[in-house]
Amino acid sequence: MRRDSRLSGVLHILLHMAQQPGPFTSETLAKAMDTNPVVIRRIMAGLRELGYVRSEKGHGGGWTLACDLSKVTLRDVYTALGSPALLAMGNRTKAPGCLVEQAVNAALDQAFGEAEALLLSRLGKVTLAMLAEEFRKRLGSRKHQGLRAHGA
Amino acid sequence: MRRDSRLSGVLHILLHMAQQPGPFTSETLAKAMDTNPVVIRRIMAGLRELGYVRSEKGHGGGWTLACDLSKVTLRDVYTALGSPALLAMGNRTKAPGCLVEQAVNAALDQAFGEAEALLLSRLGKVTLAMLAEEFRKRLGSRKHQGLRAHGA
DNA sequence: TCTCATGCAACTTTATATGTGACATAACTC
DNA sequence: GAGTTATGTCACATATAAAGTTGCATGAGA
Repeated sequence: MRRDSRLSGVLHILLHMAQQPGPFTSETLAKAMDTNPVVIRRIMAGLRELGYVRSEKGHGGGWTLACDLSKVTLRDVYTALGSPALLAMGNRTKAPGCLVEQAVNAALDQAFGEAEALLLSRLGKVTLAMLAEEFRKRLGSRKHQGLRAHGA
Repeated sequence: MRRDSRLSGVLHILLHMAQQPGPFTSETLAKAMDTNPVVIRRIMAGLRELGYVRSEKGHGGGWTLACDLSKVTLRDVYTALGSPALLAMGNRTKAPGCLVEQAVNAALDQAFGEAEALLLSRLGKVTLAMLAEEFRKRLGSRKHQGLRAHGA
């Protein structure tokens, strides 16, 4: 199954933005992510609606962080993306007349539900500020390199 | 994201097989699942390799249960399917040089890993026998109908 | 007015689960 | 042995969704 990497991608963007103030164009961000500017705009749209970022047109425009990083959790970001499916597996049918299928669905739903709940709970406990801090720690332990976040 | 329903499907098949002894042809099972015989053979192949079911060709052939239902867990069945991805989301890149990405991946992997572990653990605690029992309970509480598993 | 940037819609590409057809093989019946 | 019935398997078609791409409208600043 192909895996959705939008959450991973948007977090990457946000953390990069947290490293320096200025507005970032979609093209700049796209290059850092090795993707297309339109893809950036797409995954940022949800964040803008929830007020986590702002976007401005024209000269000197681009994307700007507009939230307190310590108040936004990974779960918030996930929600901003439209709460896409978390699990790669699901039931064959939703409301089957078949009793066997009902029994199977009930068992799977139980397990699936618990896993989803745990995942959301974990995502809800990690803030963007914590991720930024984690990044700085990693940066500190890399003596041999400058301030560039990218590259070997 | 399209959701993988093979686990749901194969469990459905196994429970149906548990209701009566005889060998079942792929075509019979396919009709109960509203799908194609080849699909049945495909998802049953892994189970056969692990010895959970047997298949025989020719007259009177078909699929037969070959395991103790109380000894096979949903996790075993999942493994027999080839352990497909559990989560719909994943990291953008595996071993990034970018430190930001590393920090993001570490945080997500932590949350994803815990959710996967919980899910596998839950699946490992449910046996096919438990599902069959659950089915019988549901059947019992449906006074108005005969022994047919399917239908309203 | 020109340039730069986002906003957005439509299309292409890609990956994967699923569905289908064709044919070889094996086992049973006659 | 011939015919029938089943699986085994390959190859290809279809459906869906993420991801990438193109084009153009819109708005902001120089």
